[in-house]
Amino acid sequence: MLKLTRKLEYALIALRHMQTKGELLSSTKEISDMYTIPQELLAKTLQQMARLEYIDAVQGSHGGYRIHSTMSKISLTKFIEDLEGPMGMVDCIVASDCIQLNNCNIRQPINRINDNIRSIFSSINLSEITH
Amino acid sequence: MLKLTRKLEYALIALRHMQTKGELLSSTKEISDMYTIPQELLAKTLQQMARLEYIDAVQGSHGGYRIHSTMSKISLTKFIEDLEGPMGMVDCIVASDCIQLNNCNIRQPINRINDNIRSIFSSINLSEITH
DNA sequence: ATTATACCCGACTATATTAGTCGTATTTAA
DNA sequence: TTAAATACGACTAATATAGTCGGGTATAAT
Repeated sequence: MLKLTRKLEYALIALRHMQTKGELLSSTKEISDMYTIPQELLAKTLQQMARLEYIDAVQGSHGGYRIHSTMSKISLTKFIEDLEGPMGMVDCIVASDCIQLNNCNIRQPINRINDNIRSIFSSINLSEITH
Repeated sequence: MLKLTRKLEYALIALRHMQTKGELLSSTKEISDMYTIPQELLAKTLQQMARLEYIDAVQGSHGGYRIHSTMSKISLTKFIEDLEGPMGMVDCIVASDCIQLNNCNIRQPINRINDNIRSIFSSINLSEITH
């Protein structure tokens, strides 16, 4: 309940690490060794972030990743949904094929809470976490 | 990510249902039929809530459950943690045997967010959801 | 050219969590 | 005595998360 996935954790750790290094490149291995993260798993997440242009990839020997300049403007909501897909406290917010939509009695109140949370996450900037 | 478990959903639906019935008893079957919830699963959740004194149980034929008078004063945080155990955005908040506590670089910022969320959930009263 | 080190990508397996089921016992009104 | 209800623990099934593997491409250094 309310827990970040490992993937998001690893992504945040990596982003923060890269942030501190400015223009310098960081390799997957460097980060996975430093924070004891399974290398292949981190690799996939970094690749995904490169596709999303949160970070820039430099290929080849001596390659690696560095933070993309515009990354810091991104909200936590966008970050989470970019990496993990849509979030919502109940399925009907996301999928809407719930069998009891008709007589569901908690939809409205849950929606209100969900909006609250989203607005908090949206007001938090990724750079507040990665510095 | 950020999704209520079915158990919590069912619990909220049931609480709201009972709330509308005042002193009248509701049986597990009545609720599970009405909202298409697996009866045995709902039963376990209602039993748990009875142990927690969120609701009162009346045994025997014509028995059932009714909302306990003090229930509405409970915060959403307490409700969730009573039913599902401690919540925290990362394990180290809850368990603290993380192998990388030393050089973890996101602990502080995540903790801040976690506190934010908790304070929202704590400010929401269960009765706001169940009416 | 060849090698070493890096990113890239999809398919696969393992693990943990959540969801749901079953069997049996107890309580109580009719 | 029966029927309808709660009580409870053990079990299984389904899903989501975490992690692994095998192959590919790019590039700097030798």
